Amino acid sequence: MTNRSTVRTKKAIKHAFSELVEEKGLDSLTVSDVARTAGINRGTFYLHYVDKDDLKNQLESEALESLQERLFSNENADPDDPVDVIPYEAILGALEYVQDDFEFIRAIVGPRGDHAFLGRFRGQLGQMIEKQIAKSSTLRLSMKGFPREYAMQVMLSGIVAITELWLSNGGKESPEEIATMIHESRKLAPYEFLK
Amino acid sequence: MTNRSTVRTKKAIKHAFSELVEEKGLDSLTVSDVARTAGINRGTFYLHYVDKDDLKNQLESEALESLQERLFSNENADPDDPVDVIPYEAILGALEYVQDDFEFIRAIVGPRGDHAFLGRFRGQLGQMIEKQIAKSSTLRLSMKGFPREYAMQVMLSGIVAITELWLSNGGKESPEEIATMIHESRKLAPYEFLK
DNA sequence: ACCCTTAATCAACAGACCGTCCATAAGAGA
DNA sequence: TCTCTTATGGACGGTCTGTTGATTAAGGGT
Repeated sequence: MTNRSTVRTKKAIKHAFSELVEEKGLDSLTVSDVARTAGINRGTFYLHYVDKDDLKNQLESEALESLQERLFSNENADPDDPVDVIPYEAILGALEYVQDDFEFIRAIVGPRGDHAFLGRFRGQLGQMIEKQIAKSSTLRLSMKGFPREYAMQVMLSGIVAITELWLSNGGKESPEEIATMIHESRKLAPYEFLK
Repeated sequence: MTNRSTVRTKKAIKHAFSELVEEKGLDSLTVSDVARTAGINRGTFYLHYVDKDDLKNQLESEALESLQERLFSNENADPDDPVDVIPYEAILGALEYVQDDFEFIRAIVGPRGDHAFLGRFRGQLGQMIEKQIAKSSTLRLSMKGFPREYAMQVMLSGIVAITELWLSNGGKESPEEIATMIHESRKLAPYEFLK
């Protein structure tokens, strides 16, 4: 239903949930807490969600779908340019969505949130990279003594680390600044940060 | 107490806890579960721990202390060699401890474990790197357009990513192999994994 | 082998939250 | 205005919690 009161109630639940994840952690919060904080009856919660886990899953799925959309919209990326394996356009789009849904995403990604969420996002990012590599006739994930799996994780981890820090710092920088940092970081070996 | 039965009971609790974290996740497991699985009376649990959170914290602290010890024992590292900012010796020592305490660490780091644990470990690793940089007269974390904070996180993330994957793959490789991979990864920019 | 300390067991307690139900009130839409 | 949907409020039995008190079992010291 896109009923007015339904929308209002669901928004209140999402807002309360985000607050509570930040405040007392996903583990500790209860359905009673959510209802109390959202200012709704506990029974009303159960009209919309099966339980706490269902709420978490629905909210996460919505966010991941939106992120997926943006990550995979990178039409004008050059298939054979290694730099475009992680298209600026796609990263920026995703970061802009993060900014729009900041309260929830910060909470769920944060230290008291759900570890699995970032794991699933990492998976999406990996798929995008795989897709870009597949599009190219010349590029592939080379080994350099690294099992393919490990190489991929190392590639992903830097991107996710930057995004996580951005979130925990409160999103001070603009999505453009972060996208640029991610872009630049791809060209630097860890030791090059030392001089 | 180092009483025989105390030691036996605590071991049973830790083992049961690790199993249950792996199986149903840290969120969902209860003290009743732990007691049942460990084959002890629920009351006995409360003779040793305040509650589930206390158990988690005690086990995590023990592990982090042991890791800290090994990370900070790197006497023969060259202060002015950038490569020794992350001394092979220290990394290997830490990985060997992980192998010893594998069941627990895999569970707590895993997708249904405690996100905060890795966060704290990341902090320790960061401190070690800061300490090594401080020892040197010539080295420092340079910017290259990166805020210091972001540079540090990118440095850390690759190391942690490799360790996480090692854990989730069941620790097939030896600590030496992983330590070598971490060592080598420091010299490669993400795009160099593509050819 | 003995006693005595310490740990583990068992049963019972009130309190919190759970998931469900039903009767009632409020409100949105035609 | 009338109707259909959503929200409310209260009550149910059930599970888990943290604590207590009485009892049994095991360990260590001499």
